[in-house]
This record gives sequence, C-alpha cells and structure tokens, in this order.
Amino acid sequence: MADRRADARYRPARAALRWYDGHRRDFPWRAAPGAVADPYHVWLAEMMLQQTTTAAAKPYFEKFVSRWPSVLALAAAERGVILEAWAGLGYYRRAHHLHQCATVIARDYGGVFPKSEEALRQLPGVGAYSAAAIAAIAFGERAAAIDANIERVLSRLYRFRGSRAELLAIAREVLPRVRVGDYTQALMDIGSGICRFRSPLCLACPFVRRCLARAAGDQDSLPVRVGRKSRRRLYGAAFVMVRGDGAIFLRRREDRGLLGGMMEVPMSAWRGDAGFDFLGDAPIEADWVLLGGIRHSFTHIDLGLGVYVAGVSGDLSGLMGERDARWVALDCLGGEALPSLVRKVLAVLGDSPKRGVWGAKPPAKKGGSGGIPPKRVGGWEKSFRAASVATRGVASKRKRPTHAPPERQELL
DNA sequence: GAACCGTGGCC
DNA sequence: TGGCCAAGGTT
Repeated sequence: MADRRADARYRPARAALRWYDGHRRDFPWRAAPGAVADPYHVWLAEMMLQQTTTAAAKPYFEKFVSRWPSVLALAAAERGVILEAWAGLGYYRRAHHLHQCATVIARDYGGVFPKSEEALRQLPGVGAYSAAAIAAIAFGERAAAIDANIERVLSRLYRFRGSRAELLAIAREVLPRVRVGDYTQALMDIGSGICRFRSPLCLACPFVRRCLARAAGDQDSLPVRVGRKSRRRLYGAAFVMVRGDGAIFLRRREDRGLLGGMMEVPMSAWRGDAGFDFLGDAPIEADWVLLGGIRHSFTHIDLGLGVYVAGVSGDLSGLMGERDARWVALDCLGGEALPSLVRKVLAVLGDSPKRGVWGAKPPAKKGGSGGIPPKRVGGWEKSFRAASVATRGVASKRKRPTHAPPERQELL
C-alpha cells in the first residue's frame, strides 16, 4: 500500500483561511468576522448573486433588507411589489422563486430556514450550489459549494480538466472540518480578486507554490470553457401610447418566459425578418410616429426595436382587457416593474437617454445605485411634447440605429 | 444534456 | 463592435 500522506491531495483550507482573515471582502450580507451570519441575508444574497456580479447585487440587497427585514416580511409582500424591487437585476424567474421560497419558509418552517443542504435544496430557486453555499455560510455545515469562482480556483490548483461531478468529489475531499463558511467565502474572494478569469495575480495567491496550473504555466486555459451559442437576431417594434394627461399605457407580461411577470409597453412580434409590417401588430389604430430605435441583448437574443409613439384619446377602455393593464403617470414610472429593455424603450422619448426613466443617475455605473428606480423624473414631459409636435420631422431626422427596423415611409 | 433565462462591464 | 464573463436554476 502506498503511503497515504504521499497520496493525499493538497488541502488549501489552512492557507485560505489565513488569507481570508487578512483580505476578506466586506459585503452587507456578510457577518462581521467571527459573528454568525443571518440565514435570511445569506439566502437573499445567494439568490441575487446567481449569474450576477456583487456590484450589481449590492444595492438591491440593501434595498430588500431595508424594505423586508425578515423572511416573514418578504413572504407577506405582494409578488408585484417584489418584481418592482427586482426590476433591472435580470433573470426575473428568481424574483418569483424568491417569493415562493419565502412563502414556504413562512408556512412550512415557521420562518426559520432549515440547516441541512438536502432540505435547502428542495426550496424554490435553490439549486445544488445555493443549497451548499447557504448550508456552509449560514450554518457551518460541511457542504461543498462550487460556483464559477471556486471552480476556477480548484481547477487551476489541481490542474483539473474533468467533469463537474469529479470536481465536486475533490471539493468534498479537501473540505475543512472547521470554519467551512469562511473557507467557502475565502475561495470565492480568491477566485474573484486573484485567481481571475484573465490575468490572474498568481504572485498574490496564497496557493502560488501549490498551484499545479501555475507550475505548468497553463492557468489561462483552465477551467475548460464550454462554447456558447451566438445570439439570434430579432427585430420588432414597441408602441408607446401617451394619453392627454401624459400617462403611458403599460401592461403585465405573462408569468412564464422572457421577462415573465414584468410590465411592458405593447410590442409587435419579434422576428428574424427586419422588414415585416410592424404596424400591423400595433395595439390600436393611431398616428404612429417612429421616434427612434434601441438595441438590447438578452442571454440568447440580440433584439432591435423600433420605438413608435402616438398620442391617444377617446374611449380607450378596450385596451384594459390586457392583463393588469394601467395608465401610469410619468413620475410614477420608477415605481413600476419595468425591465431594462422597457426602460430603454421609454428613454427614447426623452432627450437625455436614460434620464427620463432612470432618473438623474444612469443605470448601473460602477457599483452605484444602478437599477434602483428614482422617485421623480424631470425634464421629460416637455421634451416629449416638443418631439410629438415635430412628429415626422423627428422621425426622419433621427439616426436609425444599426439594428433598428427601416423606416416605413408608406406607413407613416 | 441542451435550451432558456437579464444585465452591465470589460477588452 | 462582438464575444465573454458573472456567488446558477429550471424545464
């Protein structure tokens, strides 16, 4: 038999924890050093951080904790209000799961999160990674969480090119018996700040002398990347209806699918053909004016939208058959569950892009309060009135964006 | 297993 | 600009 010590895989826990004690990042969802983390905070953060940067999630986390200090408070909130608070963060299915999960915790667990990885895994929106992360960070359970950061660190450390399941086995093998939560977050911090996707700072890494990829010089090729499909290009039109008092018509999208449950202005179908009859999909007959266009990229769709606007009057009750439809005053748009796509559409009506719907601050600048809708909007209505007076002049003078549909003179 | 699901930053 | 990335989960 071979000597067990000679075969033992390097365990990074000691070095990781020592590094963590001196270099840990400070986040609002993290407990103070040595303190016990709040499971509600850990869970909420993990839901927000799925495929999302810490900079983007941070202001949302602070807003949520401020508005709903406990999981019971969150469970008592209306779904639409949660969607409004989530607006701009993306992957809106997470907001639905968030509410569902809070309801389950309130109803089945008396407002107390379960501790075990297995029980957590059963909750809506909690997958293999999140269950392990919450169990380890909030409860100190010996659960091995592997996110993109930890996968990168371990893949390079062991120069590993195998399957995810094999990596999980390795992660469990080297998991420490104490301070599992700190260890997990240490690997995340090292992965984020040192063992970066590109230009890793190996000389600052606590594992520099143990890292097999570093020794071989192939750290840049790890972990093995999976090829991504290119986006489909689709085209369509958005129809902004403005009532005499300046209110805009919004409706709620279906719960399922893209932007599920979020508010929108009516839109045409989205097709691969950039020149189809968009106005045939208009919600009502009106003097639609093409004001401009926007581009927006989703995970799997590259979308170009022409933005049409029309002043409307008379009996508009027929529109109210739409799901959760309503007329919203301009200064109330910030309180609606408007995804970034729709905010971008509405920004075309203002002379200062983004300003009209996002408020004074443009969205998501370097860790700022991006994505948090303002309470007030300014200077927007006047410029829209000027634009609507100019009508066709505005439409023809505006530069057509690359992927916007061509102007259809015969229909204008 | 593969497709779907947002958004903003970086190079 | 276009491609890639990020504390992934669900169907």
